[in-house]
Amino acid sequence: MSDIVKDSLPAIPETAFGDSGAETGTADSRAEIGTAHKQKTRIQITNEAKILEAALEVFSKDGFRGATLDRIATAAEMSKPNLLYYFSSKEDIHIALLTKLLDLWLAPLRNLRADGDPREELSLYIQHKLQMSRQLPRESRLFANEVLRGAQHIGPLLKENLYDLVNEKAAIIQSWIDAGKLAPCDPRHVIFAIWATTQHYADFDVQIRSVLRRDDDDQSHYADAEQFLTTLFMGQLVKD
Amino acid sequence: MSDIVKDSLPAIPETAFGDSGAETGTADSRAEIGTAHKQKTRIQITNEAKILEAALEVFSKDGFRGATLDRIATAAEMSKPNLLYYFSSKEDIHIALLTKLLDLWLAPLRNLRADGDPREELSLYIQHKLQMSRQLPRESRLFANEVLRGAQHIGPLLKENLYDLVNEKAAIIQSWIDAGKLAPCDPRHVIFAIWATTQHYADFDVQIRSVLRRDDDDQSHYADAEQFLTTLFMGQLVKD
DNA sequence: TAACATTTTTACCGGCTGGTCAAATATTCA
DNA sequence: TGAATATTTGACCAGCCGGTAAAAATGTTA
Repeated sequence: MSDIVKDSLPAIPETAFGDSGAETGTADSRAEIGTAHKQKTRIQITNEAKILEAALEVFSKDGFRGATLDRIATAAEMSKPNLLYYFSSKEDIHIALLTKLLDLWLAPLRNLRADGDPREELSLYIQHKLQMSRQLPRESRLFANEVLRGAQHIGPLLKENLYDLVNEKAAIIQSWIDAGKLAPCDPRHVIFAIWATTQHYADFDVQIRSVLRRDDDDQSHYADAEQFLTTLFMGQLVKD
Repeated sequence: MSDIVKDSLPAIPETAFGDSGAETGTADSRAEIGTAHKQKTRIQITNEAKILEAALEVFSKDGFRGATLDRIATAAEMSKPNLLYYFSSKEDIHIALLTKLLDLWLAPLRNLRADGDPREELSLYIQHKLQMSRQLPRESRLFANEVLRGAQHIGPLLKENLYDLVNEKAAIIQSWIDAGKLAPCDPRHVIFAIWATTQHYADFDVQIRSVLRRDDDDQSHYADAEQFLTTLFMGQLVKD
């Protein structure tokens, strides 16, 4: 494993919860009702974090429809009605979770710099995304589940935030193409390909482990993946 | 679109059902009980096909847990008990469907020839896989859903059939590496990368359409995808 | 057509699901 | 402390879920 490179990447937080930030979406949690934002209680903060952590665990495993409030409540170590005291519905939890994690999920792409070297920027992006697949597989599967189902809960977010971000960064890649540093192509497909290849290692984990005969806690193939993907995207796979 | 290339690829059947072949799995359908294989009735054949087609539609949209027997029955234009006359349980339908489609799904990889030119063989594989994403997105999402959930119903198939096939084809790629035609790497990651990038266009369809602002029936981006992926895997993306 | 096998339907069931309600308990703060 | 507020709980519900049983209807074949 390339620890040197790993250290050079932005740190990925162990838990994405516990930070501030208001809920969004269709239904506000009880504490958010009213026009004025009331100060959150200590208990509120910790319990909402516990619920979102539990929801991440359950939703990422079973998908939205497969998940049950009972299981989330059990995982959060509280009763179901108590859970519904903090979030008004199952949908509400799911939307809050996705919304809160979307920024974290898109952070690597945000780091793509126009003034950097194309090779270095793309390599860093791949490494960062791969690191997230390894360290945050639940988040990856959460989004995979949601998008597979047609993005019924974050459709608007995709059409606004994601659209803007991708096209902003695609412009950077386009400038590299214009400078003759990349082959002419729709730069958005470059981004798609990096998403696909890196997230694949989290989303299709079981399949990969079946083919590679890797135990559940064995992550040694990530080093191979990083080297291979770098080679692939740097145009050094096929030789003349 | 490259119709020339498309025509050169093996035809993909409109419907994968209606062919012969016994069910496998834990629970046999009613008609399969007993040691001797009874001849299937006309009605049996058509109804089982209708059920599997309906199940593909529903399972690929909602996943296993999100799908309901009522919805499958409605889609198959029959009553729920009638449906359960042909398949003994929801699980039974799901397993029968996955088992029956697995061969179709792996066909492109089976076509990889050792005696072909690496560039040509890989290009063909990418094109064939991409064509399947475009024409059989439901099948793609069916498998994506199943693997995301930990492959609880086709775990054994992955550890046997898929393992064997991938490693057999990986040996071919390895021979190309040994011949100096490809950069040294674990050839199984080459296969993973092709799976990931091509299936991404079916599994993350909504996301892609959000970013590209494509209507539901607009598939024009597949041409771009094919050209880009070919460029990528042929090592012509990044220039010196 | 009569005897038989196959297919379909109607009625039903227990368990789980998301969610409600009111009462009980814990916490905060004047 | 005590009143006000925030939190937790247990009891409950209507609707949906996968699945069953048995009879009715349909098809097959001698």
